[in-house]
Amino acid sequence: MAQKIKLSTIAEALGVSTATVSLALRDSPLVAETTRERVKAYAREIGYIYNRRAASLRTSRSGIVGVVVHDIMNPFFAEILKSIESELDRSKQTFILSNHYDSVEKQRDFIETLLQLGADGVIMSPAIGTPAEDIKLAERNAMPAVLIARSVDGVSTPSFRGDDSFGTGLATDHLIELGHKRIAHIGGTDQTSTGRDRYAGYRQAMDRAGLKVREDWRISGPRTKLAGFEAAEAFLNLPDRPTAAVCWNDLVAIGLMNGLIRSGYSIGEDFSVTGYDDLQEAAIATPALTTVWNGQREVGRMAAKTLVARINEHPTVTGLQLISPELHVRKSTAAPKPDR
Amino acid sequence: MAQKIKLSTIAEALGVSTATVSLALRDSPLVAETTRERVKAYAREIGYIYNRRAASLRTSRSGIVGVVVHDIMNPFFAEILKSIESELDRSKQTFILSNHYDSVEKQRDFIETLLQLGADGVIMSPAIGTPAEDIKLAERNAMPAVLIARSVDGVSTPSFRGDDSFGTGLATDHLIELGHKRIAHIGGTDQTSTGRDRYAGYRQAMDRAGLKVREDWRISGPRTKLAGFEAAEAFLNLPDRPTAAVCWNDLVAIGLMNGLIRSGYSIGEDFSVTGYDDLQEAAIATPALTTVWNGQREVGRMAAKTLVARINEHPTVTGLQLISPELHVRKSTAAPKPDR
DNA sequence: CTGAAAGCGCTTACAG
DNA sequence: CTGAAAGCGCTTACAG
Repeated sequence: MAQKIKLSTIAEALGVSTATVSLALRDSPLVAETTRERVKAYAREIGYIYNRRAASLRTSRSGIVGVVVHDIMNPFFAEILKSIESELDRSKQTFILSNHYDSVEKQRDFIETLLQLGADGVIMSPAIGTPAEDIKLAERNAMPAVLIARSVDGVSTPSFRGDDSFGTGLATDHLIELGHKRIAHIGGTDQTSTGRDRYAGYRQAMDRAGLKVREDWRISGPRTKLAGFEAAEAFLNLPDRPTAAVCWNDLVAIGLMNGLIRSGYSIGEDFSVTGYDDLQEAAIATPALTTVWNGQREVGRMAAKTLVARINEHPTVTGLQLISPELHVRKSTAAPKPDR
Repeated sequence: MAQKIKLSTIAEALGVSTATVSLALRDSPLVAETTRERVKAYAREIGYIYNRRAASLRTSRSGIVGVVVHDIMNPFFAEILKSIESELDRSKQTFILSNHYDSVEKQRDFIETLLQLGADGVIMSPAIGTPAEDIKLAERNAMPAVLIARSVDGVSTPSFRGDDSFGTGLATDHLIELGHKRIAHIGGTDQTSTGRDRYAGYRQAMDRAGLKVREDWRISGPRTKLAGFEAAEAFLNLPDRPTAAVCWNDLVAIGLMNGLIRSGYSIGEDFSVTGYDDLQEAAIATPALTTVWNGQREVGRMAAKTLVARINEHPTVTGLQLISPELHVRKSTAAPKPDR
């Protein structure tokens, strides 16, 4: 490696000051156009690389935004990330991604790392059990936060997510209208706000229709395709076997459908299944999945926009912002068999 | 926000020098244990945050590693990333992720960003058409690189991937042994080394068995579930309709199976389908997918280990390192119908 | 075992 | 329109 090239290398070669070089490279109108072009051309020629650490030490702006989610392998988050990415690209922010796998510990480490790197802000889907204090830690150190998909009690941080209880109600109502009376609820737990909201939406819809909500028709836990697949057996062994299942998300629904098909059942005919999120995959599953669109695109876009606004100290909304979900009816739901 | 807390804040409060504080915080044995403890306790108490930008400016080590892949939403990369993540965690490196979506331009921007941030190294699955020069740019600026999944001609950078032509041969041989004679090849292009290798493995296996390789039995392109789903129609319209399909990867295979099932066919019975990668999903697909294990875990682990070694200037392997794939037979393949 | 001082590579008032 | 100088917050020889 040759000698390190820095601002002063250019300054000396061109017989100007580093201040001029610095301004020229950033297209400052304070520098004469000819000088500016000369500097930029020479910088390009010798392969100058801007040292952001040095600049950021000086300006205390890093151009880095952190994003923490449960698991980027989850297509639900992946779809949100994509829209965050395209929004942040626009404002030239680099983003650092991390999974917390629902470990508050791991999440705190990441926040600490972002603080050390001088990140300008953070978008997070908080881990189960995140204390308000952890969010405040970021904000207190001049790193504004925005929450997605889940909320945290005790903070007024802007927070974007779908209206889960309403959405699950939509799916449940749909099954009830088709004539189902015994409807199970599969996946999720009471440990997250989302889990509580979705189950509440299901309960309320059942109540409204005067149908019995049975605790033993709830199979808690599954949130992945594999877990949904494995839940098929438990579902088939449920007392007074239900004719339909409201699933926590599309992954669980697709896994469950695969498991039921393996056991020789036909979805739509023998059982009806609904998902949640409307992932790209829902439409091409076999059978095509009836599900609730959860506005991933919107959530990502609005979260990123809001964070950028907060970073630039523009006023923004605060607190919970609900996106209204929509039911997308496909082939995985139908009227129950008449003989039951 | 209160006054910014820095090393000197602690030094003044405790009546020691910043040098001592700096050493104490990093557990240097040069500092007396009592002093060390006193410093650390006080730093914790007042909520001191280590400024990595300042440290890194001084030491020219950032603790950042970049990872660029085509698309993290692709479960194949997601599985590799997971193993990179757990390996990097061990050496306390923060990693920054970026998708290049096969844009050489976007990839170059990211390398430039990493250079500006003073990243210690980069792991990349190079975009289609990546010139050797782009890899050299990183290395010339003291940022060692390691390649995964794809290679780039003209560089000796360590490069980890599965033996694609051998693996595709395995899948093709399996179909031939089952008695298939008309076998299509679906997905991928000649623009990547992987694409060329996989198609070559298929060709060679067909040749060895004395079977005809027909260009019109190759459906190029699809690499996603959706594309595989859409390719079902093209497959069904192939001249002298094949009885089996060797697919580019599991996503294409699963999509294709869904498409064929939608058209009323039964996989295993009417057509045999093989995948590639052995994603977690392959085992729970319906029917369970016969596929080729591609060692994602291994690739990620070895790539990360090698990069860390290079960063620490330890000697490492160079050039292409092939991981040997294995055939996993499941339910999506069977003997062709006797009447054909 | 501890301290004083220089320097990493930028940007930002300030002066001219 | 341009330059000289200070300073962002660390770490690292060097001296004691």
